Amino acid sequence: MLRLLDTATGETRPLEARESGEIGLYVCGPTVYGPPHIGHGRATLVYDILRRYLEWSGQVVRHVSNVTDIDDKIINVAVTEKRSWQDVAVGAEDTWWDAMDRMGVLRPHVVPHATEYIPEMVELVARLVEAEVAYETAEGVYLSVANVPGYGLLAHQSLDSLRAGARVEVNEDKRAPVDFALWKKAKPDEPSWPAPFGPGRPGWHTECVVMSLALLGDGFALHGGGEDLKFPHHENERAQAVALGQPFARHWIHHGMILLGQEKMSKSLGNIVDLRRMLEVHDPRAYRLVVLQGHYREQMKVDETRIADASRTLSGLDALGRRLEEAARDGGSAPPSPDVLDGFKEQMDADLGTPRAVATLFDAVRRANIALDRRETEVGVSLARGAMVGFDVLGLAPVGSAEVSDSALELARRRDAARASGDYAAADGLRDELVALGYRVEDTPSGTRVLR
RNA sequence: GGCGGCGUGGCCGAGUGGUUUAGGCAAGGGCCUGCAAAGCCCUGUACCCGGGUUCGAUUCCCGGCGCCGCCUCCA
Repeated sequence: MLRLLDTATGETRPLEARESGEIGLYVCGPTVYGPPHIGHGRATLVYDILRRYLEWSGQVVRHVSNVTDIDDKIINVAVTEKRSWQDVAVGAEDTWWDAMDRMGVLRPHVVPHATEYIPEMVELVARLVEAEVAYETAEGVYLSVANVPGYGLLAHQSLDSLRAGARVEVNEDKRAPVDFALWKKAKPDEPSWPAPFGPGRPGWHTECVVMSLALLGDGFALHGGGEDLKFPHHENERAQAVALGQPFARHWIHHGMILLGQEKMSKSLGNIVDLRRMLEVHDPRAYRLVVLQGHYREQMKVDETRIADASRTLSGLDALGRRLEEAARDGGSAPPSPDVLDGFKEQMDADLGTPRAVATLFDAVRRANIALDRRETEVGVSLARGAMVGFDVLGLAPVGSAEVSDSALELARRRDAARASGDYAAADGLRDELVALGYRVEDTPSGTRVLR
């Protein structure tokens, strides 16, 4: 049973399915106005890993992750680039899924778009106004945070200390600086939807509360997102549900930010590493491994070296994959080692302890290689299979080598013949030719192995 | 100012009151190999500083120093 640290209470406790047996997981998705960066990559990988593990553990997961397709930032890009806001959103979303596919991230079961839920959002805002926790002004509708019991739960701060630290621009329109917009009335030429309080668009915090409750129902299991969304975004989502008396997420998790050098990577600092570029340069699994090697709640330093190191690690894993195939061909039939799987589960269940889980798996890799070196085939196969099951759950299944051309296979055959006849000069020449063609050459009991 | 986190061996990064004590990468030495590759083995006296608690602290407490994040859009 997976136990997770709940950032609302600070307790580590089991993630519980509801009566239906289903675990509702809501993760804040992208605002589609530009290409994704490696921080988005980490975020989606963390929840992808969580979901894969839950499903492998036999849980039924309903993974919902939204796309914010109407927002000030989208409008700004549209204006600057003289495109329609729809065009900006659709284009950026395509780019997003393309990158996610390349990372092997499973699509969420449901991907709601903000623009598909405007009537529901209008209704929620209207209910908040009716309940007198929200008020209308010339510019929009705001939630009066002071009227929400327990505001500050996620921030772990009292309302007073939040007030003291507020650095939001002074807005004469609002009653209090901490109040936030539920509905933004449209200015001329801005996209808008009709509402009783005047045409406009929803505030960001309203989107997520409406869509999560609409798709997962009151009291859904888990809400996740980046550390930077804890406050105010998640706090404000929660505030709306609380103000309406609706049970919201029962468990919250937040993942740590990416550090480049010594500081957080963020758009406002301009130190962005484009995810697509990174995926072009490295094995897409390498970044997933980097993410797994750090704990999800910790900040994580990322640089080229780390990703390249991870690529090397993976080539060792792939090598074991090849040995396993061969051993299986030679009759190795042992099932995955239960010890390895138990160790893996134990680590994963402890607040998604992927660094230790991965360590357990690599230890099994080493032991599998030892056993195979010693020709203890069944032991080796069992350990190797155990490791592979774990890596597969984490989305790191070994990849087969790329196509090897017929001419390369011919060179390999000639090399084997040369070696058999003791003509090592010829054999080494043939190996050099293969290397020059971009292949790697390994000797195995069954002859030359050629791979890309 | 408020809140939270971090400081571990060449690098990254887990973890723990003591004993065998991650894991990955890199380096040096070795085994294997016709030579390589792949694989395996060994090596490097790791826990920011100062106090305290303790039979014993890297791990707990207190105080420093340094760094990061949130309190504004942000994964």
